[in-house]
Amino acid sequence: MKEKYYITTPIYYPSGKWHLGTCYTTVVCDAIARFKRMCDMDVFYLTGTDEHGQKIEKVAQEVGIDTKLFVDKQVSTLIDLWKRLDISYDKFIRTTDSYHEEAVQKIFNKLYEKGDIYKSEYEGWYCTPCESFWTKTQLVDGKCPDCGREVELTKESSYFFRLSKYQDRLIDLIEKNPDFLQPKSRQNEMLNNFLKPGLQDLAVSRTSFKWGIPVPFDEEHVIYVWIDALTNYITALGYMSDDDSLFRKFWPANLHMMGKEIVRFHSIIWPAILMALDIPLPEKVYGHGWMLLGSDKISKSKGNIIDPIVLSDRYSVDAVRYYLLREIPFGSDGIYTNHAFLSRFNADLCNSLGNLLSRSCAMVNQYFGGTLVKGTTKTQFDEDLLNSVDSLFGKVEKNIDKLLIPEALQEIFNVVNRANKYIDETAPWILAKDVAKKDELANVLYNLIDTLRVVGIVLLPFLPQTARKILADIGVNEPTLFENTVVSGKSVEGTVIVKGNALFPRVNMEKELAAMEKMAQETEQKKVEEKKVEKTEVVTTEVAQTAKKEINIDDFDKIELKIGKILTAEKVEKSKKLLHFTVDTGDRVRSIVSGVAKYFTVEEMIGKEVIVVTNLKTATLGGILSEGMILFADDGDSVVTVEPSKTLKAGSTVS
RNA sequence: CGCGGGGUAGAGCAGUCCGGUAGCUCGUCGGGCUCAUAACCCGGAGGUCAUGAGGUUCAAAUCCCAUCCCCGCAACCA
Repeated sequence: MKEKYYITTPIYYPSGKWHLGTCYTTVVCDAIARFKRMCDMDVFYLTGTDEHGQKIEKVAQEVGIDTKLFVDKQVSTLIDLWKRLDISYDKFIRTTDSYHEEAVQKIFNKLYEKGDIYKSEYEGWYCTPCESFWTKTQLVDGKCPDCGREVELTKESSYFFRLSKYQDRLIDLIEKNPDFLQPKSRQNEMLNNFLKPGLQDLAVSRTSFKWGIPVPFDEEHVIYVWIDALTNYITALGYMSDDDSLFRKFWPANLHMMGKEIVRFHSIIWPAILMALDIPLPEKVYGHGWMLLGSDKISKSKGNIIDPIVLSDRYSVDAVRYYLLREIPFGSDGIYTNHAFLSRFNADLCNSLGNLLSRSCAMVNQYFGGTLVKGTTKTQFDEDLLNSVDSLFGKVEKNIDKLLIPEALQEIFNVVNRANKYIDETAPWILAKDVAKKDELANVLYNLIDTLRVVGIVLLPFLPQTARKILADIGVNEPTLFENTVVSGKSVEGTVIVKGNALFPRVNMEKELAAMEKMAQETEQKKVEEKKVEKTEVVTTEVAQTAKKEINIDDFDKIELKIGKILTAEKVEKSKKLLHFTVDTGDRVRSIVSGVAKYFTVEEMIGKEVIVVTNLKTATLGGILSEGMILFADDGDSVVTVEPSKTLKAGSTVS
């Protein structure tokens, strides 16, 4: 009986914005899943989408599309993306799938009957126009974060999950099973910030929106994300359905992989739900770092291409997979820059790997007419090379088990580099000049092809297309298992070796960087235009957020805008973002606090003329009274002041 | 004193737990080679291991103490 392996990504929220970060988790899981399959394990790899909730409902309404149609559309682009990236998931779950909805209702019932879910009141701030509840921390200056209007403290009836009941068991879990939550830094984070201070019961239903799974015995309520989304890991296996054979076979999960931002839900709420259901806990929850957008020295933060489709179109899917798998170290963040991407591409994929294949195949063709011959005359360098080939798989396997993905790839490339060195050591072109050395030459070339065979096979889980191309060129059938294939000496004499096209065509760094920057700018331009023109057609939640409701002239007339002259400016102590200004607005000198310390120095602000909202209700920021607001323009990358085109008297009106 | 992570060669990082010649990748410079995708191989230069003529020690990047700086999260972004 095969050993089972169940691995999951989180289910993604279909907001329509998929970029490198979204791909990272999925590609890593894919590599692991493929690897385990080739280790002869029975693998189940799950991914999917979390489609319910207010945000989706609202966006769909605004566009006037049926909510289900809206998510269908979003999901299909995601599935296309996974196809593009060669993601080999075994199942794609959608929380709108009927089997999931039914199972969630049963789970909710079970917890309710057990007494772990109870009805009570949920206190929050309610924004009537938006029909939304907000917690105190979500409020912006005590107002609705969406529309900025007043909110009122309201009680809403809600079902609660007894999270507090499981607090001690959760602390135990994390403290006594250091393997459960990885990397270790997350353990402290969870213990110190959430578990030790005490857990509160969790509101698991809402009445403020309808786009969700109804509470089975109370139609007013829909089940909130916690129980709806997290349970996908078991409902996907048929838990609580007529056929739960997969559940019995694969649960508990061996690995829940996710970004560090949602570790909290998976290491606290999810185990608590499982405890309440009396189901075994997953073996491991792993919160990986993020792929951050770095900044190339020259181009600042601009011009980095983060659209995986664009990158894979231009440089191949495996170039993208390789970068993702190679650049994010265990437990911390990786940085994406065009330069780093191209650097990896050229140095590793083109120069080391591609060129090794190219030169090896070329020599077999040149010296032996393209037929593999196994010589018997060994060289003094054989042993070292073959040792590195024979020990490769073990090293990679060890790293994969510890989730050290970049290190696993490093091991593979170490062998590639060793092989390149072997060519130099044995100098086949010299052997070729001496007829007496023909057998030794055959041996050298055999060892090279044999090394490429093992490298190709071990690369299959990581770079499937590349690995297949390598194997095809050297006439090897793609194996389904590692067993018996990842040791030296298994190449078959007489195999036809082809010298095919370059695996990865080397790029000119400077030209390519310039081209990428240009592409990025064009994409950016397009995005801006799309936002302007297609407000109704292509909708993402992002667009919905930036577009404000229409107002009439009277609304606008309520705002008093004046030209002000900045007299003094200083940083607000204890705050990173706040600057404190005194501004002459004609009528008087005002104290104004703005959150722009990141963008301006104190010196450059003094003496500037700016536009000020002078009839804004005063507020206290960073302990300082702010009597108005200075207008700034923001394009997402930079923030600038808005100034009159020529100097005016302070107090001049703006309308 | 909010929580956490970090400061090691031009860039990105390892080494720190368990003190003992400071290492890897990229870049750079020089050499070699010509099978190969101007690729490959070898070698050099480049580091007061944030600071403190701090403490412990025969010995500190590593352990202890103090300080400074950076980055996340939280709070505040009118």
